[in-house]
Amino acid sequence: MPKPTFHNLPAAKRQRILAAAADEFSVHSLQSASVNRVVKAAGIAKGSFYQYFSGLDDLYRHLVFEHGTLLKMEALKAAGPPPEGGDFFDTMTYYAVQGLRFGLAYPRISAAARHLVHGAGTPAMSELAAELTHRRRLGTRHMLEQAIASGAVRADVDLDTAAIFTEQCLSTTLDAMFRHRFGVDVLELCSKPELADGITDAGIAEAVDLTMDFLRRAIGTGTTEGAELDLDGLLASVENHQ
Amino acid sequence: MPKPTFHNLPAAKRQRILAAAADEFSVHSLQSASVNRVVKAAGIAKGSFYQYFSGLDDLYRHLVFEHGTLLKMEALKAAGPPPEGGDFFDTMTYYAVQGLRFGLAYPRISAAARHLVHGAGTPAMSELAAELTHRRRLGTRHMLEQAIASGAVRADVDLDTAAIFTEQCLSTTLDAMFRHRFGVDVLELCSKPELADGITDAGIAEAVDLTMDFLRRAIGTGTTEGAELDLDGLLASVENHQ
DNA sequence: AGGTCACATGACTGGTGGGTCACATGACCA
DNA sequence: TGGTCATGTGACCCACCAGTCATGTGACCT
Repeated sequence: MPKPTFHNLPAAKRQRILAAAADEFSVHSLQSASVNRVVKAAGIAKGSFYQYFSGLDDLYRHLVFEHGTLLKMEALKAAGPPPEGGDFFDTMTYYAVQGLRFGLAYPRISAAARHLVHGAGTPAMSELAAELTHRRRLGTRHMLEQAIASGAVRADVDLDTAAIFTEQCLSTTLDAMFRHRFGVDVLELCSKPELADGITDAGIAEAVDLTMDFLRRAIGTGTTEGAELDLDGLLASVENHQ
Repeated sequence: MPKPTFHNLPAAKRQRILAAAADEFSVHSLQSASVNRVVKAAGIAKGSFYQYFSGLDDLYRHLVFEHGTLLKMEALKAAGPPPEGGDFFDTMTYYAVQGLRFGLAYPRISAAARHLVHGAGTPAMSELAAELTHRRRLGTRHMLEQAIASGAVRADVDLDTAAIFTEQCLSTTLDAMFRHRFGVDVLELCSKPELADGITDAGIAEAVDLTMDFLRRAIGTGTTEGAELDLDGLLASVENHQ
């Protein structure tokens, strides 16, 4: 974690440093990032850097986990709660849209966070990433259990597989959809923000809906969509597995 | 591409260099890899390295694209053709299993190739990655079109979305399944090959089947699995969209 | 024997990296 | 005024890096 000195800094200077960090980590992984470049971009002396952070991993951790999650929580709060009365898939659709919007609003932080998903770098980072994955998995499982209880998700799914599948839909699959439909990568948005102009809310909603439709069909009971289907099959499978 | 000098080398020496490259690139991205480490591990002089390759990207390209794809094609040939008479999903299941097996057999090359999926490093590499993605997309689309014609895949899917979805199932989703079910990452297999001992063919088949079942439900017609379902719905949707 | 050619070698150059530390600055207090 | 303390600073040290090049080596041909 950053040293107290960093938190005592005037807000403008803190922001300058965070911006420089976002610039650096959106392009470079933890392994190939450079303190020299960061301090140069932030306009501070190298000695100062080490008075704020113990090293680059400290800065990365702060940027992505503390600053980044704070921003994301703010964005979620500003966007309001998930739609009332919606089922599991409506809630997931909501989070997917918010996730993409956040990526558009903060492309560099999103790009920086992406390094974690891939190769984390130091062992400490790997551990952190593993713990995050674990906690998210628990959350997804919990939502799935509720969704099964409410009849939105099939009762005979393998819970862990369904959780993994759901998470993949919300992250990498949606990323790939985004790349394909808009022809732009989050990383490119960092250097060419004008590329975001062609991306409308309607376009985002369409990409998310197409993806979520597949998720719905994969793990859903089909009671809300395609209601002409498998009520009998559903009942049978529920009885078989309980 | 490697210079002719490299191809003239005795096979043992070439293998030593490729092994060193695999070691390096399984742990480091193109940006943080080091020629010095590679030549040290390979037991050659630095000057020699530059007589074989124009630089690290040249070596990476050769390792992953030429050497790696050759190995994979050999492995596929050795495994025999996809099952006769199977539908689209059976074929995909086959390729998924072969992909996981290859990852177990050549973890370092697989780990090295993974850097491409994420951030490719140099612009030239990004371009190459984009072209590979494009070509694979075309292949997946083609298979999907055939699968739609044969009735295995719904006729009303969005073709591109279905292709993206299928590819994701075969790559990142299966990776996540693998990690979860076996508790091991491909990267860990590089340094601790004994971890692969607990991974059986049956385990792999189960992980793949669970994943492919979701894919089948997401984009399939349901004619082979769960035959009690939606024939009427299928006919209706086919008529609606053609 | 002499000559040519492909390949091998590692010292060297110019550059960048991370991290430290002796010193500077300036706010605040006694 | 003098002293203290938090913070700022960049020159400095050592390690590492990429890429080059003058020199070596040995096979093969004439």
